[in-house]
Amino acid sequence: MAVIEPVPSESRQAQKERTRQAILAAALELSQTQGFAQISLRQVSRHAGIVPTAFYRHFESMDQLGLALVEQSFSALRRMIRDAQRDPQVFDNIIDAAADVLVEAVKQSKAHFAFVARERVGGSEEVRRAIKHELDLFVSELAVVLARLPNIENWSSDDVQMVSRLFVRNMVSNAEEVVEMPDGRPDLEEQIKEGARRQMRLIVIGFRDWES
Amino acid sequence: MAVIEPVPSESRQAQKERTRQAILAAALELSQTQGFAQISLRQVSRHAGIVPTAFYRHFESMDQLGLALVEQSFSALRRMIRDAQRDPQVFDNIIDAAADVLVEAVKQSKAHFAFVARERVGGSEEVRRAIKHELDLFVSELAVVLARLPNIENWSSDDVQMVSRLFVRNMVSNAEEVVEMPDGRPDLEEQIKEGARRQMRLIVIGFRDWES
DNA sequence: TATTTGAGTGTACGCATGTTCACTCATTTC
DNA sequence: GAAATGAGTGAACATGCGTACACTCAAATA
Repeated sequence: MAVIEPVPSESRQAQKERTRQAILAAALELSQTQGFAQISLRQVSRHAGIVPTAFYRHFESMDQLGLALVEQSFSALRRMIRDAQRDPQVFDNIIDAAADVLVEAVKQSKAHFAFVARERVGGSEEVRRAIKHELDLFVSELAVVLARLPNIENWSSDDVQMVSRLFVRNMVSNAEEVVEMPDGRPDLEEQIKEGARRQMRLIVIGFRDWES
Repeated sequence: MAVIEPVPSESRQAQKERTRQAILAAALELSQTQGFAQISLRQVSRHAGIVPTAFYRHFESMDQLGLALVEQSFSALRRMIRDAQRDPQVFDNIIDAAADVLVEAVKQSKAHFAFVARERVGGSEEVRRAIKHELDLFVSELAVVLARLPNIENWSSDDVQMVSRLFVRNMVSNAEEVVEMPDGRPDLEEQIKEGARRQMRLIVIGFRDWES
């Protein structure tokens, strides 16, 4: 229950943004235990340290809050893929790099990934559609990155798109696993990473042999 | 809103079972639009044509109802795999057979698959655990079937288990797709089937090359 | 046939919810 | 410095919820 104390030196706009972030954080935290669809506007407000009516100054409804969380989550995902592209390791070993980046990113933004993994299938119609859209977008973005890689650069764009889809599907599955991972078991992390690596190798090998 | 009229000739036990099934059916139907976790005991009762307090004659709580639905769903899945084993086509072409069976089964018990797909990640702690357990069981059962197949019979049991896990993961993903499939688009069905086939081939080819 | 059983009823309760409205009072604008 | 703005307040409301309790009345049992 983070109460937002007014900081005198802060501008009105900045204060508003702080409250907005407090609401988003409260909703994200509460949705970890019960799922976003079953938490109430009043619960979120209470947790954010505001009165229910003040909620409306920031979001029209819980559904709008959900959409904002989707946006926030995917911007974290995009940051991850942008960072990964800078890493020179990517060029000679996409698979190991991807597994590392995935597990690291999920660990860092665990709550956001958990939110997406859950609401992707369990959320309201609107939130579900938004997540599907973002994931489709992400598949295309990843395909662009993959197409630039050696070994892959001469594949047909249809095949690259399909590999990308399989990679993302795999990412979602593995994110689910990391999210469900109990806290005191870092050994499982390596196991999941190894599993992710094997699966990606499977996809790449299978596709290469497909072509020939 | 199916009202259950008492049928004179029916035994008391049979009547009770009818009501129980009506409750299960009502919950299943309602959970399609909103997700099981966010429907209420009163909604289910209303839909089943009974008064809320009568609900307790059949289930202790909504959570118990959820577990009963999990059980019902997986018995449908088991029927599917049993039928598939009888089909002689399985021996010379597992992949095409599996794709056919999957799409057919999901279409037949669409509501049950949708329930499992959603509640697997979106449901209450208890329901989620039950589904995970059933899915793990199913992976082992499928592994037994796969191990008997030609080409596979000399693989290590670890590898068979892993292939089985990937097949089931794939099954869940494709079930999600069939479930989300709009009603008036039978062309998408063939597309999903073709995708499932390619993915399974990928897994098998990848694994075979892995071994050598 | 008389008694017991138990599936389904109807009322009543306390509680949490989403949304409304008139309000305060610090910050921004003029 | 006076007026306007708008983020946050607090009381009030109608509604739907889970559950308790005393009940009916046909089927099962004796």
